[in-house]
Amino acid sequence: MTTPRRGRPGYDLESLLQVAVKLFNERGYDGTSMEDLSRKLGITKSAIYHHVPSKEELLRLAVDRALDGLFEVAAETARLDGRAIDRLEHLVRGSVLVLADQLPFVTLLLRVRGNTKVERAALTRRREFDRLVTDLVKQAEAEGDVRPDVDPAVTARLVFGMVNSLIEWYKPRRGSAAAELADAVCKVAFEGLRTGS
Amino acid sequence: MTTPRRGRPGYDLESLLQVAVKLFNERGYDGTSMEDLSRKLGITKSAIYHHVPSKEELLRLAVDRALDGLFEVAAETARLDGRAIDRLEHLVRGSVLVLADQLPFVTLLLRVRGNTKVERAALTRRREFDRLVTDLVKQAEAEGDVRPDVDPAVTARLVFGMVNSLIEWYKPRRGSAAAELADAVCKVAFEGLRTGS
DNA sequence: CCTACCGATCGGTAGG
DNA sequence: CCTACCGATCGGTAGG
Repeated sequence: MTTPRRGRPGYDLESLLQVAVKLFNERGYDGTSMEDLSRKLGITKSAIYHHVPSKEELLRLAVDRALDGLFEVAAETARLDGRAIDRLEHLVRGSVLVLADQLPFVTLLLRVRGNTKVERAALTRRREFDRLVTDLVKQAEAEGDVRPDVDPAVTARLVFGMVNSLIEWYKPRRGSAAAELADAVCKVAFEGLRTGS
Repeated sequence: MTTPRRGRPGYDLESLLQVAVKLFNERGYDGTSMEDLSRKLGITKSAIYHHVPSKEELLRLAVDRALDGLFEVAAETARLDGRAIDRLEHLVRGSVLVLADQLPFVTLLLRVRGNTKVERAALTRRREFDRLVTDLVKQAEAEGDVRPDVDPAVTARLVFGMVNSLIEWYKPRRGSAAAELADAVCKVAFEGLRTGS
């Protein structure tokens, strides 16, 4: 159901963004020059500036897409009833699915350091997401479903540290259900790797 | 027990490396110019080249230090008797301690992407370490101590994903025993975050 | 009037 | 550890 586009054929912003983000992830954002990107695209550097006003705007578009996906899952989670531990599992599972679905964007997001305005804005939203997770863990602990011998903020960070580490090795492929990966993450995170514990 | 140094006072390689790695972590390796570093050090760019032949050599020294620490723990682990699950716990705990002790070096290591020879050599050693972990998980599963319903390679990656994620938020401070952090990681990784499971 | 793009070049800074 | 530089490349913009 893609609308046939008018005008000169070539890249639109979306297809350009895909290539850019892939390259940023391979060589690092700072390590990728607009010249590198133009070569990869097969167009001139100037042509890139027809689509975006700056290199940083490409970064902004990418990290915002990742964050929008994560916050959508968080909003979905907040609408659920029932015990906090179940909502937490829903959030973990949903985050894995977003990560798998938007892998290049999430990868770029998780490597942002905070040296520019765009990066700092992204980090602020990430912290907001972390707070939602921590609150959920706290609530689940108050309901007696989460181990009380580890600080809730630490627990939250450890679990999402595990989720986020997927970007280091997960390779999406046709037929590989991301849902299975989400299952594995939930098993290890919630029940631990040890048997009979 | 530091030997008083002779010669002109100023930076030696070690103190220069500390500053460089800190800056690399703040701004990214590619995002840090030797000019930036020289300003931070309060010496000229050329003066840096008195200590090291290249920017990349600074990277090499840093990542090698991190890797040496991790492999020392791995060697220690291999010398232990007993069940694989206990050796695995020793390896996880030891890795957290190395991470906490050599935080800036491990941080830099974990951000390496593989675009240069130095980076690829580091990634090769990291993969070697990953193999050791996976083998240990497989053995522990064969001994019936690790859940058999998740692929051992996945389990190994998830657990060390959790360990490695500590670089994103852990702040060493006087009196904060890293051993407590290692305990928390082992609890959540081995027993899960859920109570009574 | 639109979208997509080119060849050429700006002032400034990179690692060495 | 410094001064004085290099070849090359940086992110970004001009008119068409």
